[in-house]
This record gives sequence, C-alpha cells and structure tokens, in this order.
Amino acid sequence: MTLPLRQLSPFCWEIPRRGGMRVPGRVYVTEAQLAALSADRALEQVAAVAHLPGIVGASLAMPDIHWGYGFPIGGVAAVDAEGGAVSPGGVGYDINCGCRVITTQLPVDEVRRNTHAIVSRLFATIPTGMGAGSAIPKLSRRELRELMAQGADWAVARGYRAGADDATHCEEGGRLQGAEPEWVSDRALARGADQVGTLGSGNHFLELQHVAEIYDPEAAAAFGLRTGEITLMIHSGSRGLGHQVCDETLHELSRVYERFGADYAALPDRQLACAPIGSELGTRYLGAMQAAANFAWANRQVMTGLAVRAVAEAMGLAEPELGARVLYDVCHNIAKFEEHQVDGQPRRVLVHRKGATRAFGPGDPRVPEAYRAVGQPVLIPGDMGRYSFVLAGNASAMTETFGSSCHGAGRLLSRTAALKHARGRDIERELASRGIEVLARGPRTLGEEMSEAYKDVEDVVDVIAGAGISRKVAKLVPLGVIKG
DNA sequence: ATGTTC
Repeated sequence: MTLPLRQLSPFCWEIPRRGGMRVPGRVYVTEAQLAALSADRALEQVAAVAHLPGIVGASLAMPDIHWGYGFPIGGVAAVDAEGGAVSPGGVGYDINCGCRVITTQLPVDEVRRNTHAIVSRLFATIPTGMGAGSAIPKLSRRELRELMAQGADWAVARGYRAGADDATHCEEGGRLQGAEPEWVSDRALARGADQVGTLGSGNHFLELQHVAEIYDPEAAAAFGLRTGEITLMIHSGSRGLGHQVCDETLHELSRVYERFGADYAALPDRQLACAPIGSELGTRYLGAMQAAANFAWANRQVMTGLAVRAVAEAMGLAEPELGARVLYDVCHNIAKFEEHQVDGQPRRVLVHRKGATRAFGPGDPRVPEAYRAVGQPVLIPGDMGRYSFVLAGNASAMTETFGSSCHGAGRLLSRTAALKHARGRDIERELASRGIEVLARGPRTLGEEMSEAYKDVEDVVDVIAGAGISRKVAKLVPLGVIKG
C-alpha cells in the first residue's frame, strides 16, 4: 500500500485524512529518511493510529520512527482525556523505558586512566542482562507497592542518590500521580521483586561519558554541562514488572475491545486494541501502568546511587568529591495526562509517547525552575560506539508535537542481520580500539547492539533541530559502557 | 523490551 504524502516543510510530511482517520498523520523526516521508510509498515501504522477514538491534532511520528507493536516506535498520539481511548500498544511493553543523565565535576583526563577500574566496578555492582536480579535485597509485595506509590523518592529515601535534587530533576518528579499498585498482579510483583536496580538487556545500557561538544552555551550552563567533564547515562525501564502489566492487559483487551463501540470495532489493526479512559479496564490499565512507571523511576534511581558509589570507589574518592547530580530523567514509553493547546484552546489530553521523549519548551511551569528559561532537558541516547545528545525543548514543540521529541537513533539492521554482520568479528576489541571499554554479559548483545546496527543519532537529532522542535545543547561521548 | 513460546 502506498500512502499519499504531502510535504509541509523540509522536515515534515502529512498523511492526509481519509477513510476512518479522525485526524491526519504527520511525520518528521527528511526526504531521504522517508524513502527508506517505504521498506517497513511504520507509515501505515501512523495512519492506523489516526483512527484511535478521541485522538486530537494529528497522529505524529518522530524521525526515529520504525515499525512497532500497533503503534510505530517514535509515535505520539494525544487523545481527549474524557472521551478518548488508552492503548497499551501506544505505550509499549517496557513501560517508562527512559533515559537519565548524571553530571559530575570529574575531568575526563583524570577518569580516562581509570576507565577499566570504573567500568569493572559498575559491571560488578549493577546486574545486567535478561533475568538478572538481586542488585538490592529482594522486596516483599508490601515494599514493592510502597515503591510503586513513591517512584524515585522511594530510592532517594533509602540513600540511592547522586545529589540533593535527584527526584525533582525527573519528569513528573519521578512519580506519576494516579498509580494504583493494588492493580499490579501478583505475577508482575513476583517478576519485579528482585529487579529493582537492574539494567536489563537489549538496547539498555549504562555509560561512562564525557561532554565532548557544547552547541548552546546558555542551556549547557543551566543544565550544568561543561566540556571535558564526566557524565553517566542510564537507559533502562520497568523490567519484567512493566512487561507483565502490558502483556496481561493486551491479553484481556484483545478479547473485549471491539465491544466498547463501533469506533473500537472499526480499528484497522487488532494491535491498536484500546479501552475508553474511564472504563473499568481502561482505569485498571492506567493505574497499573502508572505504578509500573514509578517502578522504572525507582529502578533508575537505585542504579544512580549504585553507579555513583561504584565510580567513587574505583576512583578512590569520597562520593561528594564527584560533584554528581541528576541532570534530568525522561520517560520515552508512556501515556500521560497533560494539558495542551488544541486548536487554540487548553485541553486535558492523554499523550501516548511510544519511543518519543517529552520536550517542553521554555517558560513551562512543569519544567524545573533551574531549567525553565531555556526549556526542558531532552535526553537522546545514541548507540554504544558513537555518542548521545542532550537537547533543550523549544516553544514550537508545544504547538506542533504536544511537547514531544525523538528518543534515539533507531535501528538500521534487525537483530538477526546485525548478528550476521558481527560474525567473525570482535566487537569488544573494535570498541576498545576507539577508546570505549565495554563489558557485557554475553557476546550476542554486543553483536546485536553494535554501532552499524543503528542509524547515526545525529541525523535523527538534526531533523528534530531542523524542524525547530528541540535544539542541540551538548554531545556526550562514551569512555565505557555496561550492557546486558 | 521480555524468566526471548503460560
């Protein structure tokens, strides 16, 4: 199927409304990226999402768009908070998968000669890989429920912290309102009980980086980013607990969603299964999803405490000597109630961001005060062999994308294709020759995750910057990385 | 992404 596309700007294309689409689609890509997209079904998914009950504005896609379950990865869909539908496929399996940057005052030159010791200590401290558990003592169901009610604060209160303002430097303060831990099943609790403070596998990572380049000195100063200083980046989510919440809801929803009304029955893809926000099932999913999101924040917060301690020990320093603090923490797999302008009127909407990052512009009260003048920090992880970016949200994100930006590089090769390319090579040694020390549980992840398997994240970020949605603030280059 | 097919 070929979709008719209308070019709106050098970086933006519209899929006009037709059939059951309630709104148009809008895709932020260059012409070259658009040509590459014809190979997968992601654009059809953008059009399919436009059928979602209650969707407003447009069905959006960021430049790192690729095919996903129901919604494309890189998709953004806002639905009316009253009459709209919530769709687990618009959040993804890894609820509140997200990214965090911790800044330090350590100079890269001092740290580089200790890279091996630091990466080894990080790898020994933070469990990585599928099924890895026991970073901290296993939690009881009661403790887990407390954790899911409190989010990042749960971990801060137990001493897992970088600085004094870690939680307030998270999107939503590291805790979504409305979380209902009671609606998270026993099975999900069992999976999460020993996974707090664990990294996971796939594209999840913890990186030791340095600030290699500053593009926007004013925003960099506000964010505490200084050239030549060390940062840590954590990319992880809600592990087996969030996965279980998504899985259970999808199973339940697939049997009943068509009964919610003609709009639901007419959805073009069963993977878009959704429920009215106010329905019993919609309410239960939202409460459990918000609880799982808070689990993810606690998870990244515990890893923050463990990582700061590990770096200090490896450097032979006291923790305060690192000058570490959380710059910011964003979720890129989530559905959140937010107020946005729709057709010039303020409206409460549920914004699904599935592989998309919140990117609020300057002056927004929902951005921490220290950053408010320059806009929200937008954290964009790249691949393990190149670099990552810190951006700042622009005002136009608020009018164009419900305050949303891209979330990463996006895959170029499938996992299978990447492994084929990696055959006979020593990825670990290749990275070492470029000054990047990597420790992973197995060789397979390294093959699947090698640089060539990903697009250049700078190409993605440049589209976002070209479209005016966010602007580049700093480039972060890895010295070392731990993986699953 | 995921005790990688309850």
